[in-house]
Amino acid sequence: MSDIISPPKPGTPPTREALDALRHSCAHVMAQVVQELFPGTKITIGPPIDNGFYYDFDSEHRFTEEDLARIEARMLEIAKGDHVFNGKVVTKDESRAYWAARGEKYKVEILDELTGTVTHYTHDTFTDLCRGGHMADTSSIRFVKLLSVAGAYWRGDEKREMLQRIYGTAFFSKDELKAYLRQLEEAKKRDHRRLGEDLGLFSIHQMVGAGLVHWHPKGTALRRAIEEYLRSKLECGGYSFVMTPHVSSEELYKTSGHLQNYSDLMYGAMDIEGNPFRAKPMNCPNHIMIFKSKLHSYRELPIRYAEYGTVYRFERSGVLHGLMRVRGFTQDDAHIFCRVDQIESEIADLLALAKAVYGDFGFTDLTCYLSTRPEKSSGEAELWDKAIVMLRDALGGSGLKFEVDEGGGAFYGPKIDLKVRDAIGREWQVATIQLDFVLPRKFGVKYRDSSGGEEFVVMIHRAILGSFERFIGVLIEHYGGKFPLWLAPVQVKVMSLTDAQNEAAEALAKALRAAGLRVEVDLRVEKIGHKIREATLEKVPYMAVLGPRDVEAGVVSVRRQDGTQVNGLKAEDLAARLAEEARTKSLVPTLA
RNA sequence: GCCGAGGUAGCUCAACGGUAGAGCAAUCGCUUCGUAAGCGAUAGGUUGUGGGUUCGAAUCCCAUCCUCGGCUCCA
Repeated sequence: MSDIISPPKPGTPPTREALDALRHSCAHVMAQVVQELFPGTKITIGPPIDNGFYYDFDSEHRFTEEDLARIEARMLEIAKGDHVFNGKVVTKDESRAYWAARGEKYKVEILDELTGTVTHYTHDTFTDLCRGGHMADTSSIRFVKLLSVAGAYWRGDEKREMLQRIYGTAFFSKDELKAYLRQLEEAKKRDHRRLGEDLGLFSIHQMVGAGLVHWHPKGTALRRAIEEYLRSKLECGGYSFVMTPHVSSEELYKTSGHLQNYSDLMYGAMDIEGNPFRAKPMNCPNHIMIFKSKLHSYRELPIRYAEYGTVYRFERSGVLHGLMRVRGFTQDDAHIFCRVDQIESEIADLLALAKAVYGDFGFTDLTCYLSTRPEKSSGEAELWDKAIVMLRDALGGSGLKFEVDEGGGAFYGPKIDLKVRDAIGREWQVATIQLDFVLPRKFGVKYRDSSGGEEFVVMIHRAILGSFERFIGVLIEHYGGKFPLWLAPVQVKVMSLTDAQNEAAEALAKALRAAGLRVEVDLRVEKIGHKIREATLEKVPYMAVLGPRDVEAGVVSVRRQDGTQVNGLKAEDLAARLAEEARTKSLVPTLA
């Protein structure tokens, strides 16, 4: 068969195609083992995925972690037989007869949706209905690790059978497998839920409710550093900040259509003097109220309203995840009210702004996804086409790499989503830029054009960070809790060697605070090694140590988080240099 | 919401039908010390919550809340 993939030559990195073929082959062998060890198990599908593969099974047996080790061991044993993967073209009827005879109802169901002939792939004792993409034989299957068991719906449909999915990964070399498992370990160490607690950033309480975040002093310091930074960026970019209520009458959401289309995600109604009110699930209708409070000329557009808007959405309990997916969150939201002819330049500005903002946080690898008109859409086709051309042009001019998701847009307009790649190579969806032709019509949001007539505005919904919650979650994992100076909740920890230095320590702290730095002082009667250990675990970027020799010489000894040392600095110099490092948002320590 | 695994001191965990323990943290005392853990003592728990089984429940059963791995969804 032509779709047999060769393993990479030694010393060359494997192609995507080769990895997929290896992992897909692993999925077949895993299915073979599972049916061998757990008779009666029905097979469904088992594709390769980004970092491995899975296979979904329908089985009476509940797979456990211990089963995984057994299955893995047996897989390797079978693979050693160097069994060839044989592809064979069969007719649909032959195939159906084959699977029906074995009671494989899922395979029969898949067949119903295929046309023409199909292929069966056989290795050793196992045959699967499969379009191919395998290694020549099982000899490449040597470095495999089964990772977890999870539930998954057949066809991803929650109304269908719940299957058991076994995830695994495989590589062509031991080193690559080890490197991947190390990366998983590293990701675990960076888990923002763990670090958030260890570093005292935030907490979530059963008594308050799932998905509702409490920001502690240190988390608040971090968040405020980001808020302040973005506020000044946006004000320079021509945005005006607004603030809107956290609850609104249902009337508002009837008009916007949220109540009809979005009510599953909204908190229930509160009765206020006989009228139903809702916690706000998004800020746009409120911004529209502000826009509509007076008549606007075409000359005034674009008008850009920004709000750090806190919204509440009733996410299903199973999807909540630390800061990444919560029920109450604050978006760095904005709505741009503009004319059709302004779309392209607004989008271009937005992309440039996003690029600059992400650069300041140390994210340089960005990918955009342009989503175009879906089947069910609202608004004139001509307007859609025009807008998509403008989005494409803006993306083309931005220098950002982008992919197109045909038909992936919202019903009310096309959109651009932005993903960033973090320090250990994971992608996160953050920014979103959505054009909206519909809401302006629902609310009658118009401007007076040059000929004195009325024209609907185009709204651009956009968030650059997404939400402070998710973005800070991403940041924690990106930096592994070791924030650059400008973001660190505590930037300098001043510590005295003995209480003879306490006064000098307080004076130093005062000087540093006067320079705008966030400072803590440790005057405890503890050995300096103990204080340093604690400050290191707290991931404080700079420790300023004062002992008798320092005080006598009128200087301070500075230790950086990584253990390197700068001695003999004058207090004023230290304050000025750290303030400068924070001001320039340096991602690396500059004190040397 | 669904499938699976969990919830024991502030944290990490032990005890798995028979008196709830340890380390770290906390508090108190001693220690005044030069770059990742000084010493001792004390205190700390209706075992997530509510029911049930049992002579006896952290342990078994039911319900419920929350957490974790996923599905689906999403900022």
